[in-house]
Amino acid sequence: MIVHVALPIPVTKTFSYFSPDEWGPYIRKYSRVAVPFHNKTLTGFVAGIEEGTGKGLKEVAEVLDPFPLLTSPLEGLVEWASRYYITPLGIVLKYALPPNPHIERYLCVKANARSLGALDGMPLRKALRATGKVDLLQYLREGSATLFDTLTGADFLPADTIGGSDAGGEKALYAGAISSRLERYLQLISTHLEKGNSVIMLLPDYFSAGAYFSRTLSAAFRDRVFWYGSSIPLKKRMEAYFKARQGHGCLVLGNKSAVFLPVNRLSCLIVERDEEDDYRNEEGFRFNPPTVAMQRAETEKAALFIGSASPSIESYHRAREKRLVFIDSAWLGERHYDENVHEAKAASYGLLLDELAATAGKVLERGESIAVFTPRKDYGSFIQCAECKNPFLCPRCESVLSYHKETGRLACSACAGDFAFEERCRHCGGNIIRFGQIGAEYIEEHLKEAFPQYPVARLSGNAGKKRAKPPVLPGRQPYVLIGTQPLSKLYGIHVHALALFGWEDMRRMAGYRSDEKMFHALINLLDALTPSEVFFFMDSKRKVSPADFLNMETFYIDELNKRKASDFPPFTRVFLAEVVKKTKEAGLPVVQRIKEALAQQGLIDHMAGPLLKKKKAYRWKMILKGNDEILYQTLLEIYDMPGVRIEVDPPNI
DNA sequence: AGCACGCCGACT
DNA sequence: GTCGGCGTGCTC
Repeated sequence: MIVHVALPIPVTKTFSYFSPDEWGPYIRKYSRVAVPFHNKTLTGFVAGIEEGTGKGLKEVAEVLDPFPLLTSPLEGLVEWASRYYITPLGIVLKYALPPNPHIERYLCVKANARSLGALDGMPLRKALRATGKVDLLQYLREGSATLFDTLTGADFLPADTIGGSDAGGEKALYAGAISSRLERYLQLISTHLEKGNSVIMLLPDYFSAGAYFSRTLSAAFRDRVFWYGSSIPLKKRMEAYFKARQGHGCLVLGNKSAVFLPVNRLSCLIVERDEEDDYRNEEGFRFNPPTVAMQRAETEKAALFIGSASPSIESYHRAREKRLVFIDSAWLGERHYDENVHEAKAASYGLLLDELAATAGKVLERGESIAVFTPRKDYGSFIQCAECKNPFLCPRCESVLSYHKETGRLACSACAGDFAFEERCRHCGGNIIRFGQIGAEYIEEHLKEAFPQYPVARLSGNAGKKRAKPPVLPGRQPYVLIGTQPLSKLYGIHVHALALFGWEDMRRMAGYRSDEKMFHALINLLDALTPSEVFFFMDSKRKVSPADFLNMETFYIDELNKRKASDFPPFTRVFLAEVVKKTKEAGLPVVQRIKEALAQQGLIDHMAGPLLKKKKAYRWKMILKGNDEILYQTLLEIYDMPGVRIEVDPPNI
């Protein structure tokens, strides 16, 4: 027989192999098989079966699983994800299973028939060798032998016996403050666990908000709670895998791969802060876990509960379309705080910083603490020669460089370049250098100098490094806390005053979603830090009215109207096709081929984007919009072109 | 993704 | 004159 195998490589087509007929009964949809490829062996997944001798085809090296690992609702989810994210099925399937060190290593045989007594307790791999593959698989099929895992000791159930809960369930969106959110989660989780059903809860990270919820929920539900994700040791992860797969009445916490976890009697998915960008994978299979969770609730007929102080535009849109039940706590309107706006010209950020220091001084003298939010984490960016006004640009890619005081070096955020800093202008040789924009490091230094008698801490941004280490805060003494985005995840601390320094600058940083990002940053800060006073320090040229962001209802509706008018998500889908080639001559034909592929389907109007020259390579970016079948087919074609990458639902365009 | 084949710069 | 650099393309 011939099997078509989906391999975990970035190629959309499947590869065909010949398989001996005796393996026939064990080759089923999405069974894992080892196949020769190039000159090594890869693990792929059976995507199709066909009769025939397969002349000239290589042979399947091994069938790896006695029965397919994927539960049938997960099959549907994986197929959906592969299509939605224009990612080969093999890559998605590989991601959906626990990582390399193979599942079968943790499995042992349990003999149910007396004749098989010799196999009882034997590791699966050893038993396979002792009995021969075909015979052992046959025993497992007929039930005279079963498997159990060595980590929990529980029976390893075939995928088709891992059942749903039949709970059905409502899909709800809750816009509420952290304390009421937590209350709802506790309530919801206990109703599901009491019935012996299980819950998956997605949290935006592992170290910050994730740790907060993990602690709180573990206190309430004890050993029924566990984290599933790449940030824990492999053995613990495998233990969580088996517990979720074979157990019941458990709460699985995770932030990415947990949405693909097989969970026995799954009856509810909870998503905390669905708007967070840090849910996204940086490498490999790029997807948005909250989006997949919504789909999973659909395919598995489970309840869905999204909770956030400032839900994503997409979720709000779904609620308006009645695809989610909207539970509005009106929490923001009930909050009381005083607002204060300070402004100054951008050229004199120094003045603004002095005003910030004066404000902080007053707060501290009253014996109260202040948190300072700023969107930039570095010391100073947009470095400029004071004489010729030329900015310091990256020698590799011409992007704007920023300066890091701690290392004394220049960093390029666009290409991750790192260069020595010379106090001399490349253009005119001038040695008076000005920092045009101010980041968290700079503010920290300035406030430390201003307030030597008070503790000044900084919450480092987590770009690059995974861990944003929480600052050590004094108990009673007033303090200053400076931070970027992770500041909005510091639940459980309270500051009297919140200052936003250069918050309006986010508007220039995130393309069509910039207002949305400003909104989420502000609202989540108010939610986490519960300030009584809020101060805005803004550039007078770019200042915005905080009031536009402080009424949730009007913010969402205005934003949705804008998105609709300019044809952006959630009203259409956006894809970014990026062509990278060494030379212009190599790139242009590829760009042309994409254009032709689009034109053939009448899609030419969907693309835009000029050529972007880089020092090391030439790069073209095209934005494609649309929702239909034709676009999908064309995207698949584009995906397989060499040197082309497709980003799905790009967050920053 | 990896790996092999192919065309242009610094070396015993 | 080669060795080896990476850029391009293929893998059943």
